[in-house]
Amino acid sequence: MEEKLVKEVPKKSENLSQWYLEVIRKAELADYAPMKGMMVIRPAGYAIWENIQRLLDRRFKETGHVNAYFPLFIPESFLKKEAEHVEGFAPEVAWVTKGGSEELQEPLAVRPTSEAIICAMYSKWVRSWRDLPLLINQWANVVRWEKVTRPFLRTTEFLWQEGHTVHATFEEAQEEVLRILNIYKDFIENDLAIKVYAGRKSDREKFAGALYTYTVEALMPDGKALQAGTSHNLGQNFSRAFEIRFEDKDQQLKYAWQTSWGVSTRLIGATVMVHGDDDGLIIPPKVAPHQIVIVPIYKAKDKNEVLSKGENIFASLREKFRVVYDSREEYTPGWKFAEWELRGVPLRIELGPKDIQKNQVVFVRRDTREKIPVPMNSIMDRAEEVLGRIQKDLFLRSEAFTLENTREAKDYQEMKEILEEKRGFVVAPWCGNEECELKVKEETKATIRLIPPEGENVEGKKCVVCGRPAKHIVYFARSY
RNA sequence: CGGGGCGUGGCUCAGCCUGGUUAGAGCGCCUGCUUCGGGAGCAGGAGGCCGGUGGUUCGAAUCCACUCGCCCCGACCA
Repeated sequence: MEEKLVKEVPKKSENLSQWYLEVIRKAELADYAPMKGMMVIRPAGYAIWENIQRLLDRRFKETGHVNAYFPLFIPESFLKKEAEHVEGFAPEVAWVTKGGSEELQEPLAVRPTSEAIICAMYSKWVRSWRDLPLLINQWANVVRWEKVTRPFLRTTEFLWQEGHTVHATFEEAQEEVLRILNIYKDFIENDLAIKVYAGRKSDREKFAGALYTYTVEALMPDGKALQAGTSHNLGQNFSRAFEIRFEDKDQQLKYAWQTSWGVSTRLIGATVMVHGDDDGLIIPPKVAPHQIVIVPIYKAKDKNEVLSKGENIFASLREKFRVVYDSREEYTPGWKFAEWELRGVPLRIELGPKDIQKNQVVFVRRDTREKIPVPMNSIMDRAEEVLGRIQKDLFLRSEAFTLENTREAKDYQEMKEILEEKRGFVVAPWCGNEECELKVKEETKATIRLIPPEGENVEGKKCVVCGRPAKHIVYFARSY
């Protein structure tokens, strides 16, 4: 009989929402700040973010991007320059109207996203085709005055990266948009071990001011989709609004083509939800703050031998892994097991008198609880191997779940039933009209999450809602 | 932003309806001893402007008003 080892955490399977909030608090990823919708990212949570930053930043740099930092504030008039953009963000912008006791002449928006301020600068920096492409990313915080908030998934202030690029042609911009989309997919699947679908957003769902928005969408355990990252082809919408022009090789003055793209601390929320279990977090090895915890086990007579042996193992492991040696004497082994499981450390190494006798240690996988005896002299190799397997198995589990919950619907009735009873993604043809999209939303609460690249081939297919000829095969789902 | 629920030591909650000694419990925390292969045992101890403000009252955790925050369900969004 599987016993519940973590006290006071609701079962994930029974109440995902309560489980999520409890686990985040008990594992000390975040805590509520005293202001509505705001949270403190605590060291255990921030360490995951640092790993995300490191792994993504490397990919950005490898593809020619550089980092910079733009101001937190955006003058109201700048924000208003691109009509759709301001309309899309206006309801959730926080404003600064006073500096000290002085009323400001022009209110400053606390950036909800930085297109406006960055484009204003780009208009100064771009003159010639030789200045292009301009490939800048920034790691920053943004503020959106959300009505409903939830730690990591939607908070008033959040951390993210936003890339903003400028290109000479539509084609180059489009190439960039898809390159980034692939980086996101690669990172989320390989490092966060979360299966995602990549595709384009419908016009209704696209970014305010974009020509096209591309997205990666992940499926959460309750069958709701989560937008995990977006990459926008801004076309010339912003370059026209902000006068970003360059003189091309043909001596013509042209408006530039732009992209913007981002992922946020929301990814931490997704990682928690996708991988965790009733006993707490399971953090994929590649982003885990601690990949390995060593727990020594001893009675008084064995104490010195076990502790020094553990120290040796720790010393060699730490050269290659993020490892913690929990030699605290004031807690029992059982207590430590439960504690580190709650915190999601993917691999535990147990070392006790029995093991020393056999010249071995015992590996315990966080995800499967499998116990693996490992000879002392092969700890390093086996640790690498087992962590690799955990990383892979977590992804396979996420992938299997996502595929199991991606269903084709024969007709509208079936689609409604799936969305009501099973949730998950429903794949169906769509005529491309917003009325059908809205009807689905009203009747099922599901939206078009994405139009996959292969979804453009629709010969003979009919819209699942209205029966007219389909333009796309699309993925519907309820979402966060 | 609408509807509902909830704020009492670090955590989970009791007490509130029917106002009245020093506001309780379990867990956690501190000290000591014994323990240590799945959240150890015993003994002693510390810790609370009862979310905030104002009101009613001789007297408020308890009644009233306002306010802040959290959770759930809807409308809006990474």
